[in-house]
Amino acid sequence: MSRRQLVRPDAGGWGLDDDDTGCTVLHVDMDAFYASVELLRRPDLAGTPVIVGGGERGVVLSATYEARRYGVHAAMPMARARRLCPPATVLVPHHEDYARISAGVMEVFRSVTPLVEPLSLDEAFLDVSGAVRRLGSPTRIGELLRDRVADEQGITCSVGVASTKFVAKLASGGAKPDGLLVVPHAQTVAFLHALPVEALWGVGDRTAEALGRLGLRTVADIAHTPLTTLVRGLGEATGRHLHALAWGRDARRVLASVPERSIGAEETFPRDVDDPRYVHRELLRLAGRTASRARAQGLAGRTVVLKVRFADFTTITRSRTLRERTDVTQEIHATARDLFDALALDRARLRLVGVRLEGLADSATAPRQLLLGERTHGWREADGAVDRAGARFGAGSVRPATLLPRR
DNA sequence: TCTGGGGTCCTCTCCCTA
DNA sequence: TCTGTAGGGAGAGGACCC
Repeated sequence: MSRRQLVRPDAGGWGLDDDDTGCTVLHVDMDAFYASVELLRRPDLAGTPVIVGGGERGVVLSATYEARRYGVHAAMPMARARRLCPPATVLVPHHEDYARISAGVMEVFRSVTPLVEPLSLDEAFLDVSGAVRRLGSPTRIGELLRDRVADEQGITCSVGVASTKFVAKLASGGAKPDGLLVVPHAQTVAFLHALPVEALWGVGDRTAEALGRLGLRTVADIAHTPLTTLVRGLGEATGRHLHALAWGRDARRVLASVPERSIGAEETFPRDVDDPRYVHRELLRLAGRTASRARAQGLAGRTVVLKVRFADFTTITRSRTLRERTDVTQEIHATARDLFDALALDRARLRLVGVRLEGLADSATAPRQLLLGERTHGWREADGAVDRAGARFGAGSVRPATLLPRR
């Protein structure tokens, strides 16, 4: 596979030959991950515009760089993407492939250092301080990773090398596609101050707007604004957070395991619906997905959150905290259904419903008290049987009768 | 232009309790 | 018993990220 030769001469002069002493945090990001994986199935499309996404109301999941030249980007509505890039081949996503390739990539990372913190399927932070003596400088390790990912998984990635997570992430973005960028520790502040405020982690449209109202356009502007002004304009947490980042201060360490805080499932209907019976069935399906994922991870949650999005895109949530944690489909469904019924919607047109489980803890240690008269063999055992059948015959092989297709 | 799905974190408000 | 207050938990919504 032919690969680009590293680094970015246009990124301000930092690159492979710079001093990477103390730059032991790597951020590795796959290039156009979903699209690249699809090209493994369809090598005939290499070098052409490809958009991965689908559904009548879907958005772009990923696009090749050839499609991006037309202005297509992730999260863009599919209808708009097709208009912008008529020659693009549109492919439906294959999530099981992405999970498989991602697992392979993470294995490569873990063969270099145990300190791997995945952020999603296609990116991770690595702390390579313990591997330097064995494998060479952080930059050399970054190159080694890029070579191995390309050789073993057939896709390219970009690597940022820096002294903090935040700067490493910015660096990998600057190295894209298929490159590596080092930001030497001594150059961190100069690197940051040249960037627009949107580059900071946590600055989206709204925050950028608020910063604009304060007359702040660059990271340097934020750095030189009194902390009290930022806190007044943006709130305590955001103000302090942005001020610290603007000076390159980011004390977060790379953590090999970050506990999950919530698990959920949501679905946009192909068309808006107003039939409560249909919504109840959908809630059962979503509760089942949520509960089975919680059980698969050995987790149970105490708070059930219902999410409802109306046809005009306004979104509300309602939640209830239970007396005990649960991972039982029927309990989650009953709670979500109660919350939905309590809204007393008079056939309002709905676009989406979702179910989420929060307040997660290890289900093995979560206290569970049998209620008076409760059967010892009930829904929990039924869920266990469904999980076993799913593991043997495939997910969804056993499901509630109400979810069977209607004739 | 017409907006997915899975998450995390922050802020504000309300209520309960000490 | 009433009032003021402070703190914590829960609930709701919003912004943001990939």
